[in-house]
Amino acid sequence: MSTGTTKTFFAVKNYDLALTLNSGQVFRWTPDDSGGWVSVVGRHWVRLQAQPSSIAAEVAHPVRDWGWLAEYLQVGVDLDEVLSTFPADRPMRAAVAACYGLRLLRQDPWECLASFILSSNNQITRIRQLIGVLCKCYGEPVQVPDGYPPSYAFPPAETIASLTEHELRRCKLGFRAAYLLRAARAVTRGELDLDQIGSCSYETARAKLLTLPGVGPKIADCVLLFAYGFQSAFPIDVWVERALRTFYFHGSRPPLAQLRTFAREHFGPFAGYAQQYLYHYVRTRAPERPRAEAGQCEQGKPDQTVCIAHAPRRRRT
DNA sequence: GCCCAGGTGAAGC
DNA sequence: GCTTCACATGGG
Repeated sequence: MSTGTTKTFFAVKNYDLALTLNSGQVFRWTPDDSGGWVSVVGRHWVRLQAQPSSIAAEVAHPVRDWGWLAEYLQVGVDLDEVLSTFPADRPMRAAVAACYGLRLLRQDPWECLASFILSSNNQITRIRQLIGVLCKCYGEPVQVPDGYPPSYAFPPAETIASLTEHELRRCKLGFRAAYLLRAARAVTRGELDLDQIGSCSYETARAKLLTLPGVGPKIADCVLLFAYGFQSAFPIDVWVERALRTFYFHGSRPPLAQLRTFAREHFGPFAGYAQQYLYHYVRTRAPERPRAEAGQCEQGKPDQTVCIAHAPRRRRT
């Protein structure tokens, strides 16, 4: 079926679209050959393109109310206000300088939960692949403009819940297949109400997510941050753990509980945002970076450098 | 071939 | 409470 597009513009400043869509918080955006980004948001095929002071957005059908996309992109957030709450220590300043314009999106809870269940012990490239296969196999096709390949919505919990573990394993989900299936069934049966979680306190919401098999502290915090906007959620994955150890604990290995306490106290009301800056900074922008002294990140002293990205793993005994 | 990945749950201390 | 291990799979 041949179809054109409907277009709008969101006025933004300090919004680095490519950085945001590539920062490991979302897994379904792909660049097209004319400088844009294409994905499916909800049941909408969407193409975005960064402009000097706006984001151009196209969908494949007439749209009157663009609120859903403004909400997804969080175009109303004043980034400088967020950044002004970050601690002014050396690693955070470096992360902000390197990743300025990085934003947090507001994703659909089920898609976000399912995606991060699949992220467990997996690489971003593969997470993208798994989700792509899952959507192609079990997602509803959505309307796409001429010249673009077929696109699919993310399969709803009901659809996943109706499958077997064997079918999911055929999508190469591995051990995550059982987790995804049980999460989908819990949501479908109403054992976990994803809509209700948004109106809970952070602690209550987190506790509810943690009842799902395959959802631990890290994945719960990702969902709380990326889908519900709990700004104090601070997901600690291997990269963030490495960053915290190196920058704030002299390379020592404190227990995770201690890292969480430190993060909650150190990074302020937008700790989750700060986490995303640290994460993306250590993964992509800082093969070598200054070593920060815990609690004293004054400028002026010559730095030792330490390579986080290639830091040797602690030897097993 | 090897190490690793936006982890988690279970078992062992 | 903390540490170690298995879990599937393929990218680099």
